[in-house]
Amino acid sequence: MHRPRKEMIAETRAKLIAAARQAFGTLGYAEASMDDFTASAGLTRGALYHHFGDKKGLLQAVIAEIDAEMSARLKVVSAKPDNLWQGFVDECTAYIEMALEPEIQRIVLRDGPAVLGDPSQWPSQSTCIRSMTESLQRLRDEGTILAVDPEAAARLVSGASLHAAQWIANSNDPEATSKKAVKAFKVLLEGLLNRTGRLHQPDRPSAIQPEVDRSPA
Amino acid sequence: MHRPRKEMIAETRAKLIAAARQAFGTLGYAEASMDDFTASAGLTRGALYHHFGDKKGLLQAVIAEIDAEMSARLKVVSAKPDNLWQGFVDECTAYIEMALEPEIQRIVLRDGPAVLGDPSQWPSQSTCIRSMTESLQRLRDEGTILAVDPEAAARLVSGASLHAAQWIANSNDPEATSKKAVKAFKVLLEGLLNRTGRLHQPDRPSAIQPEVDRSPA
DNA sequence: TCAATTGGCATACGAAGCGTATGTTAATAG
DNA sequence: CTATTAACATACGCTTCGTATGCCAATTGA
Repeated sequence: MHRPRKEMIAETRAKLIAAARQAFGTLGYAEASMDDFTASAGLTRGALYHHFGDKKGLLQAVIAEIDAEMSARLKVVSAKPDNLWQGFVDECTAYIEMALEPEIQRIVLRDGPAVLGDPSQWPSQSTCIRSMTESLQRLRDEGTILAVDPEAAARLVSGASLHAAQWIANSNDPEATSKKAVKAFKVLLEGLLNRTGRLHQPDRPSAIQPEVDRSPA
Repeated sequence: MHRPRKEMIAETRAKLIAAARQAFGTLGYAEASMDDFTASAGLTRGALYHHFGDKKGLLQAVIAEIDAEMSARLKVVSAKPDNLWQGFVDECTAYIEMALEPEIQRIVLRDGPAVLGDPSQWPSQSTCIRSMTESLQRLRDEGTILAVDPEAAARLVSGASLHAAQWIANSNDPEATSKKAVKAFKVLLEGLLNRTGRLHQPDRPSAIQPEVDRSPA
């Protein structure tokens, strides 16, 4: 049999990624010693260099794994409501919530860009951006939002979400900060909405309307 | 006389910051060797550790300098038009343009957060955010925008700007990408506008209206 | 079944780079 | 005029990374 062989190899790969993910997520990329976390997986740097080339290669693998998980979660969330716009809003909210998780924040949002360069150039191509772009494309086809470039809007929205999340995460009062951020975020999102009257869509996206305070300061 | 003495010290500090700024901006923080760039300033690491404690301390000093420059530029831009809203839009545009500069992108936006943590916690407190927050505060007092938290909006907007800039900078066709990004950005910004009718402000912010395509896709 | 070879992984080695501890010199204070 | 402080340079050790090398198990082909 040649199965156990392949399985062992896959297992060491998985163990390395898991150990690195743990170390990167807690200590950060720069402070994580390859000797240390390979040892914690019962291996040495030899295995690491064999499978991933170098430290950056391992970081890529870790990020690819996390990115896939994030994308899967987003897809589930955005598909749940029957209303497309509501699905998009939920997707953004989920994105913010994910960006609040320390592991994602540190590995994907902080160390990743610093070590691997701009995320838009990554092989994983930030699958989340794609997911969001597709959602916006559908909303545009539907006539719910204005004629903006879906990818552009997706990038802007994700950028705003991301910063909101970092702001919240490092706030003294995350609860209060979160409230303020989400409210402002929804107001901003309304800028995308087509306000020329109801079009193709029988039920207009009213989901977020009640939450917005339309009275001036 | 004790003037030359103080001047010499200030000069070495300035030389170190300048050399580090050059090295960090081109090679990046991690790849910049302290031995190398201190030598390029005609000094050694001894001077560096004496004045800045460690490598991170020097990065802080460099970022503080750049941040001050950015803030000054933003203040000038936003104060130019008599229309507050137009001033704000110009400020955002200027922010994007600054974020396109490689030195700012690398030092302040990429390596800075990775090494020093979230910018909202920096001593310089991202002066740019403050500037933008103040602009939004005035717009809210004026009734031009909705009753959102100014700081929250400022952070969201700066986050979106920042990502737009990185997207543009790494694009194959920066010109085309920039057009798409700016258009989507202005649409998003409109979400902030108070659309309940004209209020305190006699001339409504019409500056960006003509640029928006209101027809659905 | 039995070489031969490949590939997974460990060990050993060399090269930087960082931080600290220790000078050395010049300026200020008393 | 001496003593002390402050601005730097020099020297050392420690950690870490990357590569080169070696070993052993597993697969392959006859």
